Amino acid sequence: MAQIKDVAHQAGVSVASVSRVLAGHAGVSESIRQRVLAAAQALDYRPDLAARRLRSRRTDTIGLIVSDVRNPFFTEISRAVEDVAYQNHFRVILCNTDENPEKEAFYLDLMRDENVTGVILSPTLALLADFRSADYPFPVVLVDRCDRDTAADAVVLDNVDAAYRLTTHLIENGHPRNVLFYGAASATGCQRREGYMAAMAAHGLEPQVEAVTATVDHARSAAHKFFCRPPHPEALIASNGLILLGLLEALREVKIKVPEQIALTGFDDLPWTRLVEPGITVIAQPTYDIGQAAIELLLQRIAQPAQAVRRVVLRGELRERDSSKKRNARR
Amino acid sequence: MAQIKDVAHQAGVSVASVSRVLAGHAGVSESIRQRVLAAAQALDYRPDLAARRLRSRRTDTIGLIVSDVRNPFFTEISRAVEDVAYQNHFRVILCNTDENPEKEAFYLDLMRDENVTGVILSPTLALLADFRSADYPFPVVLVDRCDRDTAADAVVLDNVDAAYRLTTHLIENGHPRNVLFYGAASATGCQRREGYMAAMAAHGLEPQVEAVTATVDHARSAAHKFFCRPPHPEALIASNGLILLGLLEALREVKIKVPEQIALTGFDDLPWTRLVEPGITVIAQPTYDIGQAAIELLLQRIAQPAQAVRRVVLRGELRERDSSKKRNARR
DNA sequence: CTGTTAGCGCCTTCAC
DNA sequence: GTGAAGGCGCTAACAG
Repeated sequence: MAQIKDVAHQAGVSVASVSRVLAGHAGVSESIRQRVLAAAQALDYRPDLAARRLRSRRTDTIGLIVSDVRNPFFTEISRAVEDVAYQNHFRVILCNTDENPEKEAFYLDLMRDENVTGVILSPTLALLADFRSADYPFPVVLVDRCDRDTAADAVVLDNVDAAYRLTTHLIENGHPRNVLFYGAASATGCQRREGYMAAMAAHGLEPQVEAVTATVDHARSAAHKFFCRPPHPEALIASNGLILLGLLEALREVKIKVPEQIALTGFDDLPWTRLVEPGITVIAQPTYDIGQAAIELLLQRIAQPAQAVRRVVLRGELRERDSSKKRNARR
Repeated sequence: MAQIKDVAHQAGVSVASVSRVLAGHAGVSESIRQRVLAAAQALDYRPDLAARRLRSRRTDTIGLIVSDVRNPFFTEISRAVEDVAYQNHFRVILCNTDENPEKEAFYLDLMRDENVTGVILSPTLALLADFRSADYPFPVVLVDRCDRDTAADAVVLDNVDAAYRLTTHLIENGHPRNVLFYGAASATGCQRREGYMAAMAAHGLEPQVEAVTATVDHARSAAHKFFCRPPHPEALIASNGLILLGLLEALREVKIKVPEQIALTGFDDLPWTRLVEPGITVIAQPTYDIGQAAIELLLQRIAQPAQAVRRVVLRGELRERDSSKKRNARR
């Protein structure tokens, strides 16, 4: 493995000049520049990143901490972050917390040990409660989850509003007695609950919510139990794609028909939501955009550490399908 | 940020002793060990990984190179690899090639620059053609894709056999005129094609295959075109989950009914395959297991660089559902 | 504009 | 059993 002094020797210059040329610093004569480039190429020189990182005190590494990449929402975020990061010569370290604050703390410690340049984080509810970027030795951009008053860069959906619109859509389509199944362990779930409550209140309706763990299995079994004690509501809302899937599976198990007996709606426009019969009405999140916005925000913050805290709010889009078809009031 | 000399000073010992204690080396007096541990704790000392990596020449980092994490198959692999890697104090760098040999080469170069401890790779067809682990400065474990004669550790499904079983299932259920849509850009797709051909030949039937790019969009439009020129076959097989989804979307577009007019089957037991009506018959891959086996194989190889090349073959499981329901010969 | 040199923080011989 | 000292390969002052 050739190293910098070999290149210097081959080009007949000092290591400093090699370093300068390779770092793209201005103020090097064209003649030296050419000789260094030629020598580096001839020797197939690759700078030792460990040495560079030790000396320069920068790692060009970004941490991405989410609950679970297997959640399609985070899968897409992850892909977007990686695309943009690599384009900018950064590496990405991906970590899954499973909504477990201990794992989260472990990975945040790891980020410190790695001396990462920045972190994109989807925090647990516990961590978000009194989260401040300033508590960390690296810039942090929150993604998907953020409170109104959180002092940190963030990229989120307009959760309250989107849930309000989705709930209103149900009400206007003749489903006033509806129930929200929401992921109580995340800020996002809570905000969607808020939007739901507001929409119900605006129409003078009685809200009903079921807090669940945001996994397919838990949502399914919670819904299964729920349907064992009638009366059944006229419509369901799921606060994310995993819960939505769990609800649908439960409805199939107990043989309640959508949309004849119950309407079904939720968040996340996953492929299957338009393949099942009937298609499911959802709020589509611009997931790739969210991830892209997050990494871009982080790169800006890295370049300008002192810039004002920013929040990017993206709008969810209501996609009406047959699972919430209009209906006259029953009973 | 406290460093090793601070700990040494605080403990009243030399940096060498601190290093020894923290590395868990034997032959340090209990008294020093205690003082060092106390000092490290008191100062919240974290070893600088960049310095350690430069000095030790090991990065404890693993590269994971796949075509696209958004393919649920690779999402799950990724999660498995990360779980096991972190448990063993390794980091993971994830890269997406999009089946593009140039990106693949770029990321493999990056792995070299990063001086990774090992790589888990799902190679493009082009790279696999004459792939040899020995050509790389780090151990490589192939995942999902591998030829019969490839000289490299690998973890794969029993592709030929699984396709054979799936095809036979169709034939025995009264669907002799079936067509395979396969991802021609991957070894996996080609091997599943092989199993398909073998099963058709064994029954004296005429095979028919359509090579597609393994994305939902391309599979959909290819299938759409396909259905514009009758006669239609009695059954379809998709060589992976993305293609399967594309086929189903196309069938919906042209209003061909499953299973009445055509049977539909494929690989990958994704959540939606049992939610659509009818449920889709598939070969389920033990995806998490595949990822887990790959990282474990890599860790073994790292520990024992000279051990014999290993191949782990996992069995796909046929899950029969209504999309391939038994039928009497038509016409 | 170019070269010399002093570390970045740690591990690991080597003496004691 | 313990400490002193020399690098790992590179970058960034500082001279010239």
